[in-house]
Amino acid sequence: MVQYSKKIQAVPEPTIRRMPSYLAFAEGLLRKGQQFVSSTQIANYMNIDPTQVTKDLSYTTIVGKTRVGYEVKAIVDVLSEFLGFSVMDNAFLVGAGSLGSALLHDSGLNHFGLKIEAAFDINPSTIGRKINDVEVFHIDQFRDLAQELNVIMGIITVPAENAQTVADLMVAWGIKAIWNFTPARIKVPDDIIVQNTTLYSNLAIIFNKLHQDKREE
Amino acid sequence: MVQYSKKIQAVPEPTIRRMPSYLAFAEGLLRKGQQFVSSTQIANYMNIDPTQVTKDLSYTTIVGKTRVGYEVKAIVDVLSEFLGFSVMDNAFLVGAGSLGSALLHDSGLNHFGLKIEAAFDINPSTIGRKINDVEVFHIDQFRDLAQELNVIMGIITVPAENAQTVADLMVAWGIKAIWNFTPARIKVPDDIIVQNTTLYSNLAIIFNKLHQDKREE
DNA sequence: AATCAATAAAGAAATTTTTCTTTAATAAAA
DNA sequence: TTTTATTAAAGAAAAATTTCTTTATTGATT
Ligand SMILES: NC(=O)c1ccc[n+]([C@@H]2O[C@H](COP(=O)([O-])OP(=O)(O)OC[C@H]3O[C@@H](n4cnc5c(N)ncnc54)[C@H](O)[C@@H]3O)[C@@H](O)[C@H]2O)c1
Ligand SMILES: NC(=O)c1ccc[n+]([C@@H]2O[C@H](COP(=O)([O-])OP(=O)(O)OC[C@H]3O[C@@H](n4cnc5c(N)ncnc54)[C@H](O)[C@@H]3O)[C@@H](O)[C@H]2O)c1
Repeated sequence: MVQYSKKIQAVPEPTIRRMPSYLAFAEGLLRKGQQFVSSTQIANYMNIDPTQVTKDLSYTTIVGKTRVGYEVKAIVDVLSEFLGFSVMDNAFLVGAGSLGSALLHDSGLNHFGLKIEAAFDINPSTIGRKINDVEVFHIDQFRDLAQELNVIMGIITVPAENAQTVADLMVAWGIKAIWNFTPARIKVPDDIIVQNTTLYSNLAIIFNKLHQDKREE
Repeated sequence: MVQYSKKIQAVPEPTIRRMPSYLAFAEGLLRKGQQFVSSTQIANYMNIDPTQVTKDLSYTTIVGKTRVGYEVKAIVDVLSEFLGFSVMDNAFLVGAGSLGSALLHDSGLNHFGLKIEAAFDINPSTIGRKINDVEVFHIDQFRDLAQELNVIMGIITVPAENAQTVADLMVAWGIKAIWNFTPARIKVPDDIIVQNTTLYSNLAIIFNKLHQDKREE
């Protein structure tokens, strides 16, 4: 099959997954006043191979100094830029329940470039409330607001059975990416980016390792 | 290097990550009364290749019927057993803040075999409260309770800077696995299982795809 | 009854990701 | 000043994972 779309310097997904941790580690070192950090140190913190760190960083413009390591400040600056954390993107959150509220409270999202502009729900008792300064609107107001604000991402934290309905709404209102926290898989047009974040995968991995250990005894 | 520890029929981690979604899908079909499901259907739902589904399921005892597919009931039964979701494991949660409370409210954990027996905090205003029927104790009471109840997993949802302290406690009290929701990486003995669940990795992936799209235009 | 089409299963091939190896640089120690 | 040890970087090799190919089965269609 002929591939027409030029794949521009694709960075491996595992690499991108690790990068936010490198960044967080470097930010900590910066606060402590450390000027340089070696791949060995980072690898030790992450519990991975040092060459993995070097490879990962080689996808960016960061260059290290032999026998010294990488400049901490450079890692922080380049990585936040590289990961898109240094420009603020706007999002809407639909489903201001337990998980939705937790996300609204999480300052980490703000720190890493995501601003939740507004939340939506259908439950009259939540509508009108403010959660960590973010107002909760009725879902029907979604459209009007999306036009005013430059919102590119929709966060879904409704019960799984309503995920598709909400996704359809989001697509209709012109959102470019959807962050789906429900275990349900949603169907959207090809040009919409979907990121599923399912806790239960992690649970499965823990159980698997636990039981494997048991079997080895 | 000589490898002494026998690796028994290691199931690929990506496979285990996908399995909870297969299970959830099958559970939905079961509720709707559907008796058989093909790899094509599952793959379509998951947005992956059908042979991937077949491969994944081949790690279990499930066998499909040509031209028919897999028995939905069998997928549900075998997969929940295989993933360790059908026996209840006990956990403690430390840090009953925004995220901690959300997890305490999440019935999905219960459904997939994890029972949070108790929560711990240091904030006097949360201690003594009950969140979704789970009592919040002072962290100092951790030890006494761990002995009484058969708790194998510790869930960390405190601020990142306190993650290591909490992890050390958990190890001291004999916990076997730690589910770490903070961005900090913790250091524990080799025989302790650690699962890091960091939201910001997912955020990085979304941003990367968004910006890649922008560059391709 | 014969043909067709959809599917599971197994293995091969391709791709992706990680780990290993080599080289060169350079700070620290002798 | 010379040696040693540590490190980044680049490329090769290995390992893991996904996708492709082939085969056999069997329900549905003709
Ligand atoms: N709570 C957790 O820690 C947790 C963890 C992992 C995954 N999840 C998943 O996140 C999702 C939400 O979980 P939760 O615990 O926050 O549930 P929840 O019931 O606390 O919150 C869901 C919210 O969505 C609102 N809602 C329902 N339908 C809606 C619609 N059509 N439009 C707008 N709002 C709507 C409800 O009014 C409610 O406020 C679930 O799919 C769950 O599996 C939750
Ligand atoms: N809120 C979210 O949606 C979210 C999302 C992703 C990751 N996280 C991470 O989860 C962690 C917790 O976030 P949060 O938003 O729930 O914070 P939070 O401040 O709401 O809750 C933290 C809780 O931990 C308690 N605590 C602090 N030190 C403690 C200690 N030593 N022992 C016991 N309890 C202690 C606090 O009293 C508080 O109740 C953070 O690392 C955060 O980055 C949160």
